Amino acid sequence: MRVSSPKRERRHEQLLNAALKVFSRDGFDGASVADIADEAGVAKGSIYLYFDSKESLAGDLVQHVFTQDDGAARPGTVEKPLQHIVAFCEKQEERILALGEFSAIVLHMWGQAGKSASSHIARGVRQIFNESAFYIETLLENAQRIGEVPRTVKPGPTGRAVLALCYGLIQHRITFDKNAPSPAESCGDAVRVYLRGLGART
Amino acid sequence: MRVSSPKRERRHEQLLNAALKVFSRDGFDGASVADIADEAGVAKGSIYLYFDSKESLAGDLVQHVFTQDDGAARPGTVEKPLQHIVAFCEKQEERILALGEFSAIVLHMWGQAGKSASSHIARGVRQIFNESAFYIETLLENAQRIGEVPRTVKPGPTGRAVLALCYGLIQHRITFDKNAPSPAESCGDAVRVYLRGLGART
Amino acid sequence: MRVSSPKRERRHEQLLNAALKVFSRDGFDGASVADIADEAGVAKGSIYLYFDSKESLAGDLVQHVFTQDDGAARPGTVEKPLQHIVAFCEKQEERILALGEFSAIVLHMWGQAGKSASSHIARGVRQIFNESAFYIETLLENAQRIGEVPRTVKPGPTGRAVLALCYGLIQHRITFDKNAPSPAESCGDAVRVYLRGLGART
Amino acid sequence: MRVSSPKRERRHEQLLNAALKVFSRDGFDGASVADIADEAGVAKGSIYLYFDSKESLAGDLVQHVFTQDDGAARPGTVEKPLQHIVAFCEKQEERILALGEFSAIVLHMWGQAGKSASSHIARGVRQIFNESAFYIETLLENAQRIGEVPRTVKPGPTGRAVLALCYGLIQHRITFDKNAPSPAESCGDAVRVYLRGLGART
DNA sequence: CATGAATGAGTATTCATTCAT
DNA sequence: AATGAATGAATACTCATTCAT
Repeated sequence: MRVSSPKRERRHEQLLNAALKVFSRDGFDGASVADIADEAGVAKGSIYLYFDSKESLAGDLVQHVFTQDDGAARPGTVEKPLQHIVAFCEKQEERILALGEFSAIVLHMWGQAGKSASSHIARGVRQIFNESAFYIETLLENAQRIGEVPRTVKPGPTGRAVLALCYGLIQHRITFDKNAPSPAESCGDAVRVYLRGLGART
Repeated sequence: MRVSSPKRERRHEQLLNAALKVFSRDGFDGASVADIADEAGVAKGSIYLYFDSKESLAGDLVQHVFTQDDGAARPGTVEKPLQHIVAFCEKQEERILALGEFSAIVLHMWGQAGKSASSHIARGVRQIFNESAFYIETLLENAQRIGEVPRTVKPGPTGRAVLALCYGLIQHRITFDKNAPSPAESCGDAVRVYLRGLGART
Repeated sequence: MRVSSPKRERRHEQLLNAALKVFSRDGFDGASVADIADEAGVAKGSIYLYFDSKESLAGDLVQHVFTQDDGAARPGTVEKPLQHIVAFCEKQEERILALGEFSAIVLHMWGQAGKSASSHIARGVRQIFNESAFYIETLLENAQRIGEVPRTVKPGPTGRAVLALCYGLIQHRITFDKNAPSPAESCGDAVRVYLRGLGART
Repeated sequence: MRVSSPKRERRHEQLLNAALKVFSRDGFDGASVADIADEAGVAKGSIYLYFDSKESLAGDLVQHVFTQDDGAARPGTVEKPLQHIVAFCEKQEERILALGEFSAIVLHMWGQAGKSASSHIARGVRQIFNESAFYIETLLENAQRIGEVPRTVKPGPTGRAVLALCYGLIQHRITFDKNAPSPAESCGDAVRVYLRGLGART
């Protein structure tokens, strides 16, 4: 379970994709390891050549889903920071909704995060959240430096609030509104409104 | 399972409270019917005198958690509609967080809602959401009527966005921040900021 | 798993008997819980209404096999102590061989005792051994008191040696000689010879 | 799997030593082929280049453990036959206990012998036993010839009884008493006592 | 010879649900 | 109404063995 060859990498990804599909369909507890193996077209036992347990497979999957191509999502942070915040939120929304019928897994994993603080899944979700929050916080500080956001705004909590708002909307869209976004409910718009409400000049 | 006597009602509620405790602790799949029965101090089999299945028990629980005392949360809707929106969101936050260690169940059920659209739990969650969204929508229309909100705002989608924002923040607080609310992350404040961003006069 | 009714007792014993049969046939690791359930004519899950685990079932079985009717095996200890030692050993032999085709389990459990000192089985075997050894030790002390055994003999180690000799022979008979005992290889005779070798007047 | 080169022999022995270690630690069923391969520092699959199956590996191991250097243990059989019996038993004890922490495997295999009469392990154990028993039988006959043992003693059964006594004590020491031998419980002493009890002049 | 990825049968244990008492 | 013994389907994980490289 240590070394990684290209072949191994490919297999690993193949299994993650199968898991994404099955977890999305049935949820974490509803999905069986056998289902995932079937979906991937491998034998049950083979799953355990690549993951320690069902739980750690899900943990890896969280990382996989939230962070792939992540460089692209975090462009320069100095110029036009507010635009970057909006862009980042839109990117998150886009990425998760791009999972199509699999996006339900995001809800599910998010929900798992509150369940047992020590699970692989919870750890993955928290890490993602913290990294994202820190990114927005930094952008808000830059925005204050160039006068785009009032000094009274506290970057830390406000950054987290923006992220919470963003994920709240994504979740909403997944649950009720997957295919018919409305401007008010799209992440970018809502974040823009929120920032304007803070006194930002967008 | 039809007729309801006061005695029966009391038992029913007793079981729901036990379920609330156990589901919050262990999640829906992690909790066993036996655990709930133990918690309630009744025999396993007795659960089935009051509920058709574990799933329908959870469905009832959703209703129970989100709607109890709901009249109180929806005062007059005509005067000061924006204040009522903020108050409603604060009430939701307060109520869910008042569940204390049990608030995790909200996340959990919310996550379940996306799982299988036809489950009892999903139906319960959706119903709550729709009722709430409709309530805010109505308030926004009133606000437009008295000129507190610009005509360009679309009450339906905006109402849903406010609600999504609200639940996003609650979820955030449950997962990361249960005990140390910050103004920016409290529902009321965030909603106020959002409404201001819409051009509302609060 | 606490209370015990007569009905429960009967079931418990029924399951132990089935386990005795299956463990004897297939060994501890070779036997499956399903086999035991089949043998007993109950459902797999029912086993766990009476035992915590396969291991604890085996632990209970050891106690059951070695100690049933044990009062009968330990008559008065004061008069004719050497006769009682021989009788005790013969009783052990008889009891274990009476298991017939099931006696192999004795070997097996004995072997397990050395495996993991902390297992239920090991604990059971050790307890039996210690109780038996203490019983023989006491008899040897009595024998010394009335002059049937020289003072030079040390009751503790010698008692354990007698027991080891006894179990060695039983094991031998089970493995090689189940149906055709020869005087030299029967427990009683061998113990008598050994005691005579110690200088005892039998 | 037929031909044997020196290189092959070395590998074979290396694997047996690894198996000795692992079986002693975990028992036959508790040990996995992978563990043995790890211990030996080879790949799992390589085991099967030297043994047909896990079972046959264990069978070979029995032979290996009980018979190595066996010539040394069977010196002349004509003079002082009783001394040779005692010496043989002491040698067995010494050899098995010399396995140190691995001696548990002896118990284990012995127990396996009763499990399925046709297993490789059982065959190995039986063969060892029979050879040893025959050796002692021969010595007893010699002893009778020179008058050291009464004619009434039957060499066959008595030889087997001596061996059973011997193994019973070894087993006892492994299970309860590994480090603190007492004279009464050491093989040599016990056998001497037993022979004296038979009327032998030692 | 040597490897280690792949297999898939096998197993202990859990748990929602039923039903005789 | 209430019980809790009984059920049996479901499932995560293990491991001896094979075989392409």
